[in-house]
Amino acid sequence: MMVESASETIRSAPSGQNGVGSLSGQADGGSGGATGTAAGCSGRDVATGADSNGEMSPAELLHFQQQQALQVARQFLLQQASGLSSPGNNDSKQSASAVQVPVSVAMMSPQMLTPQQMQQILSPPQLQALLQQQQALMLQQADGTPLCPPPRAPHQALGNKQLAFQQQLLQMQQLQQQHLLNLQRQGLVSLQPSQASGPLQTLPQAAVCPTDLPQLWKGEGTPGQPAEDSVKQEGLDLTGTAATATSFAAPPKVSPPLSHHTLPNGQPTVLTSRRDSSSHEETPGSHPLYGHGECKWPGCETLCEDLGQFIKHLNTEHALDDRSTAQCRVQMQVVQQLEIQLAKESERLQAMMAHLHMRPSEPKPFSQPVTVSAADSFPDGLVHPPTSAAAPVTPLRPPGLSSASLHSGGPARRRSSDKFCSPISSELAQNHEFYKNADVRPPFTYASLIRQAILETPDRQLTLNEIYNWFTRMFAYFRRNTATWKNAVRHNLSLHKCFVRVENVKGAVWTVDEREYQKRRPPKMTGPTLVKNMISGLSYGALNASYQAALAESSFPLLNSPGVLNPGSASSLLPLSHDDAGAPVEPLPSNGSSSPPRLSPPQYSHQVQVKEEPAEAEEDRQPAPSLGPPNPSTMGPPEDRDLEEELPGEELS
DNA sequence: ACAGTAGTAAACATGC
DNA sequence: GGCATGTTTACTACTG
Repeated sequence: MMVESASETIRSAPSGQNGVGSLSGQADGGSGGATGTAAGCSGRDVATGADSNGEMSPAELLHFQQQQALQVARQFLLQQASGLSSPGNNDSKQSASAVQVPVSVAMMSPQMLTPQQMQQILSPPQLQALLQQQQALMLQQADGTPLCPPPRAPHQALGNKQLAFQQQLLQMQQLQQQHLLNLQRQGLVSLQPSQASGPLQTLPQAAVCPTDLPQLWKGEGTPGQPAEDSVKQEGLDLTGTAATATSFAAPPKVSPPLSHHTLPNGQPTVLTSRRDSSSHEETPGSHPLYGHGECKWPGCETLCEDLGQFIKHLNTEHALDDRSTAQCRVQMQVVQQLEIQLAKESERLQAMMAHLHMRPSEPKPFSQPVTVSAADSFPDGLVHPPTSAAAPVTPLRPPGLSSASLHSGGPARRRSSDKFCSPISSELAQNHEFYKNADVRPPFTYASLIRQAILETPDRQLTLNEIYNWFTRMFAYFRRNTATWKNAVRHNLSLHKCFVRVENVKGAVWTVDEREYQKRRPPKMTGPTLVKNMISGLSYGALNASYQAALAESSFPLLNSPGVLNPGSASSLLPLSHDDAGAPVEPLPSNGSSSPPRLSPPQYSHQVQVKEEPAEAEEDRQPAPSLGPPNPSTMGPPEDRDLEEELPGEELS
């Protein structure tokens, strides 16, 4: 996964041109991550491969799995003991991460769990889950192995740092995803299955594929399987463990799922505001451990027609017995371990950022939602909802910043992830400070950036020079290599029909033809694909924030929020949003006529004349401002401009 | 393999 | 002539 990402990075290394070119090339870490998803998921086949052997009886199969899992566990522990955990990490600087594995081992062994005990206590799937996690940690660590440096000598050192930094972030991401998943499974985070399974499974997973975990537990179901006596040896001090393991998430509320399954709605209120309010419609008829008609107890997935049946099932199959408590304990250990790991990684990341001069000292450099800075850059002064609502778990990373965008070099083309990720406006709003100060290339296309720049102005028009200034003002990255990106800006302005040059009194200004801009978006991406891409494009930070917000808002506001459909509400929420980063977000099933008549903000702004191609303007740029003061009512059919943009009137008073 | 999109570089034109 | 601004072409890379 990470390795793939790295190779991707290397592969796409610059063909190089003048110093500038040196920056291009290390791009698209995001896509690499996506690639890694599949690879990451494939791991489970190792243990479940026996399933394919149809000649086994269930009993044999179970036994086989058990043996296999145990074997793997032993092997793994041996590896741990022999320091095999960091084969490629002779480097001393890896010591930090080398520590991690033992720590993770603590989850099993130091907690007095010998392999034998593990086997006794845990069902094979549980073992596998643990192993999987261990392997994930190992992989993460392995990912930290030095990668081939970027080919460019001048940036070599920095490139390495950036790579490492990116990896660090990805690690965090993975950890958090695992953590979230575990919490979810534990009932701490009571996501609706539809929300959890859908989006999560498409997340770029490096080490552990979340959707695999349930499957790992699955099959274990066999409630009749006796809990081993050894469990008792553990003392099963659930309360004690719970206190530590769940310290991060509303400890008192964890207990219901752990001890009392009888609560029809023992739903923890852990994850804050937006989620609770909107996504959790699982009113009376829901249970954290019940979803999609099946029991969500780890490894169970017994089908239950209704909640009543589920409760019954819960009480019978998952009563407070040794086995259940052991499972809980394991789960808690997993969570605890992840928390420890997360803390360490956070610390390390902070140190790295400090080293890279990314405003490390500030406690929450990038996580500040839409605050002052956002107001600066977004004259609309509106809150950009999705990502700002929830505080990210980790404050260290720009919430909406994908791994790809963390390359301080590399083409801005973020392609899929760019396009389906958070809207440029919201991401910009959220990460304004980050981009402003960190020499990180914004993960947006030039076109989307230019558009953003233009749309941010009250007049919806900018001179070329003003566009330049916006770039430099908003992005530290664009304070260098000016020749290159300015050329690119000019190139884009000329190239894209969506940018209309307008002769102003003072000279030429550029405006955005929103219609054209929307037009150029490929119409293909719809439905699940879009969702998938959007999700996969989300960094964890974005996920974390957007996840709690966007997801909680019943999946994707982009897709189903009436606010988007309704320009009024949309305007209040998504001032410039959905422009997406560069494009094809066709957030709505653009049925064309669904959207109310909209003005085309950019065009009517002023009594200016379009100098060029009058004939074509009639056709393509129908609302072109060229002919006198544009009349909003004559702007022609709204067509597919169903997205974003506040009501023009709001800004053009 | 292909088409579409995007980034980069560069040549060239125009106006100040 | 130098510079800023635009336009256009060519090439490369990435993605679906």
